[in-house]
Amino acid sequence: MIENVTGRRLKTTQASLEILSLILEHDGLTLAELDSMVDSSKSSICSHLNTLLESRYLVKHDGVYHVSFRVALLGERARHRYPNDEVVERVVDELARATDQEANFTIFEHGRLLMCYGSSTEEGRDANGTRYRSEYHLHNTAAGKAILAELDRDEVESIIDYWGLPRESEGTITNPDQLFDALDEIATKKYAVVDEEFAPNLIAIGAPVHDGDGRIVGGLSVGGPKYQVDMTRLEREFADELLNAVESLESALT
Amino acid sequence: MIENVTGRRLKTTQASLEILSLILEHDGLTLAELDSMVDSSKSSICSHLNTLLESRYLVKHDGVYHVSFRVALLGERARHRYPNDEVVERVVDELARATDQEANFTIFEHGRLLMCYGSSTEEGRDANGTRYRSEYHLHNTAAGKAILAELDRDEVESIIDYWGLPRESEGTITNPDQLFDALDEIATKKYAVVDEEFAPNLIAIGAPVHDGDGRIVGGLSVGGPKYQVDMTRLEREFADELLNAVESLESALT
DNA sequence: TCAGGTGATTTACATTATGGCAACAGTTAT
DNA sequence: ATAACTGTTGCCATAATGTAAATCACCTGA
Repeated sequence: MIENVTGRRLKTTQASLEILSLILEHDGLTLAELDSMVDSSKSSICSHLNTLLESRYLVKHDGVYHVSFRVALLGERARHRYPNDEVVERVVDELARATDQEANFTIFEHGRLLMCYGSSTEEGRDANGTRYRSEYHLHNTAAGKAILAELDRDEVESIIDYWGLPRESEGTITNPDQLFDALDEIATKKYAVVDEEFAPNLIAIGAPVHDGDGRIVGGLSVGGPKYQVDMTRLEREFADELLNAVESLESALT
Repeated sequence: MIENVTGRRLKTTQASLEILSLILEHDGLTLAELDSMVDSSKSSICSHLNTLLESRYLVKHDGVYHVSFRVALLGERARHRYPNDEVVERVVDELARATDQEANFTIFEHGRLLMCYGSSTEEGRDANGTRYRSEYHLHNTAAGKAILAELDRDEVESIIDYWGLPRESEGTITNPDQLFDALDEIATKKYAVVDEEFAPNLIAIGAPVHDGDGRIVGGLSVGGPKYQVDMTRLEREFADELLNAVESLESALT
């Protein structure tokens, strides 16, 4: 769910992290570039850069600041806490094979889904070389809707408050009441479907994945272009495969 | 080399990052645990935690703070800047195969070597399940010494000042003068060897890897236990394999 | 069910640290 | 030499930290 932070927040840390993010997103920035992107003084930016350099989160080459390789290692380490192993890959790949469509497993965090492993994900780029999205909304993805249907209404509301219901495709549900109606219907099943709500021509079916304590860890989903698989087949044939895969995954998560 | 930061450093950011690191290293911490590890007030720690939560660097479950999966994704993204791809794996695996020993490629950063890819690295653990080290000193590793030999003397000195010359095995060079003598010898060759300087019974040969601009990116090394490969064979047979591998890698780094 | 812990956050306010601004020192390209 | 850009320094207004004490959220035994 959304972490409902009520206490004090530290602007210094926020500013440092924003600078770090900008450098990461732009694959390296100079002081001048940062100065034009960040609303704070040059000297202040320098202080942040000095701090991040000294902490080895950044590296500087020829006046350009880059995120360090050490950050990559820290991230790798952070990943150890999450289901990753061969299990996830095996289950997702098997689901993709069984349905002959793309499958993926996402982690549920802060009211969004973060891509953990996709059957065709290779170096985060698809066949066209465009970068895969790594963050998804819940309201317009199959696994996301299935997760929302399991949450308490106030939790859903806080997620809507935080992330909104942005339209990303023709069929995206952008109205809270409509969403709650949809969730009520889903609640009786163990899965949810999307019909061109995420991207045009794309349909998918998804379900939540729980850990040993029953907490929602993430979501598993599978789907493809409408000319390859229609809605009937999606629910008739894919639902079982999906739920089997969920079970395999959950039993592996102790 | 070491980033020689002279300007102002921000304690707020440093404190936030220290808390983040502690949580990462301990795989989750409570406020009480952090309070006992960090020299700052509980209320202040809360402010840091609030900030890191809101920035989605942390996640909280049942009073325990964990590093978020999003951090893992950020790290993955940071890694894209570095040679990773199949090229590194191919070259390292080929070097390991040709010598029948363990090979690895490390990134040179902030005066240390960070593990990028090792031929037998699997999930960061070795056969015994113990976690692999991901950071290495330069003075007691083969690739590290080869890199030091290419640097200017003042750069080497600043690295020694920063990291020292900690003894990690019987043969570790812990005296600066001895190290400089060793580096002078290495300078005439394109590689360096370690003889039980890193770990008992372990010998290895390593060399620097440069990018298209001639900057040192990291190091490639290969070696194994002394009962499998002696020093003579290391320099006679492995040196060529190593230098070939370095060349392959460098030509792939444009 | 209720009083009494226990630990997690938040508050209030004095003490320090940081942010913005502007001047200046160093480097590099023109 | 000039211009352009990077990074540092000094000075106040603003923000963060330390301390102690007040809330809050749970849990537990009577």
